[in-house]
Amino acid sequence: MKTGHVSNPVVLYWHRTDLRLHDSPALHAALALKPLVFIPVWTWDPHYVYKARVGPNRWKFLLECQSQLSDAYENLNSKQKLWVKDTDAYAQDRDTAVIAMAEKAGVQVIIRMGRTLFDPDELIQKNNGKPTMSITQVEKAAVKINNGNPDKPIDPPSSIPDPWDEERMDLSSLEHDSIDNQPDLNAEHRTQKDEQYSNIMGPKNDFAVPWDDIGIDLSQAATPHRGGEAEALRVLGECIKNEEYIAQFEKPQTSPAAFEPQSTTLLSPHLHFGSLSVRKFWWDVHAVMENQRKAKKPVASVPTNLSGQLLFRDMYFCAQASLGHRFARTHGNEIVRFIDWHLQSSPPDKNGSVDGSYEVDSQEAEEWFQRWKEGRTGFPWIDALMRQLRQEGWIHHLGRHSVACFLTRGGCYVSWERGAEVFEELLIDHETACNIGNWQWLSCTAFYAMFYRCYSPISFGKKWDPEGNLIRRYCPELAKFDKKHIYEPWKAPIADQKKWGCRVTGDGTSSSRSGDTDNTYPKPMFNFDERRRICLDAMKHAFSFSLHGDDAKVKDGSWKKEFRASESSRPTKRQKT
DNA sequence: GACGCGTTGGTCCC
DNA sequence: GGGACCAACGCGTC
Repeated sequence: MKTGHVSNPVVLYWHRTDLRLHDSPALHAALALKPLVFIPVWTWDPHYVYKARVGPNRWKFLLECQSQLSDAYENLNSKQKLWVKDTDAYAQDRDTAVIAMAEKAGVQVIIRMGRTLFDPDELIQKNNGKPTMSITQVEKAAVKINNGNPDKPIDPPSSIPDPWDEERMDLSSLEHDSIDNQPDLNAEHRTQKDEQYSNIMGPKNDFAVPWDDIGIDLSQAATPHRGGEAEALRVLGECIKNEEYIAQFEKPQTSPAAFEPQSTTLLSPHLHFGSLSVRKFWWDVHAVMENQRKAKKPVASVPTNLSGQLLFRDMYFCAQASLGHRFARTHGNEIVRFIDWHLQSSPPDKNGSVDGSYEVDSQEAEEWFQRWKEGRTGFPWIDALMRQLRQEGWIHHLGRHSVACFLTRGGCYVSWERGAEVFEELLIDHETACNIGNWQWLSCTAFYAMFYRCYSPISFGKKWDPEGNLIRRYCPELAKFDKKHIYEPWKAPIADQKKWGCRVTGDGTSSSRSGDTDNTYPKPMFNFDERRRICLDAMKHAFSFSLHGDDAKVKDGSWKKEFRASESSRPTKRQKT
């Protein structure tokens, strides 16, 4: 197409982490340039397109648009480009490449940060160039930025020019070819289903959200959670109305077993997809806390309160921004403690690339991992949570703690890297920084070290849900078990198992059932008390080496010899039960 | 170097 | 339901 008559076209590259009209610094800056042509382009990432196609109904705002960037610069003749900054490791690579491409084409790149409370790179700088490893460090660094206050959210624009508005633009004089000509940025991804963004879809819907191509049929949705800016603002508004809930919110006091309604705000997916601004969330909460404080009512403090939860998110983003790709793996990662987990990721090759494979050093651990992943460990609390995760894409934070501890240091002794991969695929609120960071936390490889605090798959659930309602919901085969046996169904007498219509047998695979009509629930895959002792002992042993992911002994594999030599000399605590 | 504390443990006992 | 104890890491502060 030719753009000879267009004096100031602006291309706004808008990706999934900034998909809102309110508090969108990049959109705001784009409009301030007063473009004659305003071209929002949904960028796409193979990573997220992959997620969109494999999950149990992915989130509404997974957008895909083919943006052939170098061609676009040449053809659109744009001299100004806006970019929404993203510090995820793969996004750092992408942004570096795109910015270089733009500069080569003589295009001015304007970058705005909109994803976190504070710019992760600025947090690193204020934290003496280091990744933030504790909430105290985040708070101190934030005070140096703006006395601890993030930027105020920006109001949504009152109007947005239509992209390629033919009437307003008089495109007849533009002598442009049809926008369908090459490079066609959106050809395969056009639909009119998204009403929320109808004002920026363009008169011919050339810039619409590509629902059909994403492969999402909302009528078939397994998850009860819904996306979109309107929904995000509605939910936030509802939460904010309950001032006591907001002001007294303490994460450790919210139940991981609650569903319909859940005990937390459910706003995390909106933060991930950019349909809610984290700064609006923070300032709205802040206002409520101030009100309550003035009214002399109790107000929870950082880090357990809501603001604290958002600060943890910034902590992980900062740590990730600092380490790049190293953050998400053990090898070469200086912040993670090295532990001799089963099923560790294969080390990078000579070029530093990883192929995503892992070493199956133990068939037993591999089977435990598969059973955990599929929700058939034989521990109903764990299985209910894993099935809720698979069906709905969301579980409560403490539920995540429970299943993560069970897979790693408190049960299977499987590498946190395996668990993080499963969460990445299944969570609708997955953010690499938070997911990886929390797995490191729970497995006691970074951020946290008190490995002797171990979650029991029986006691912890019982504390929150003595009736076992979460289990009855997500493991319906156990629905008729009495509360005495619901967390340990294998202890129920056979007569009762028959009476309650479910036998505890096999490993949860269909082949393990004796007949098609049998209703069964698997036997526990190991003795938990025994495994807890073995894991605790192994953690103590691993900690005694003080190895980290970037240690030479980790790189060359010589840790194995040392661990084994020391292993043979230490007393075993294995105990028969 | 000592000491207290750390977003969210479990168990036992009162 | 509340407190002591379990077994005991790393960080921040004094």
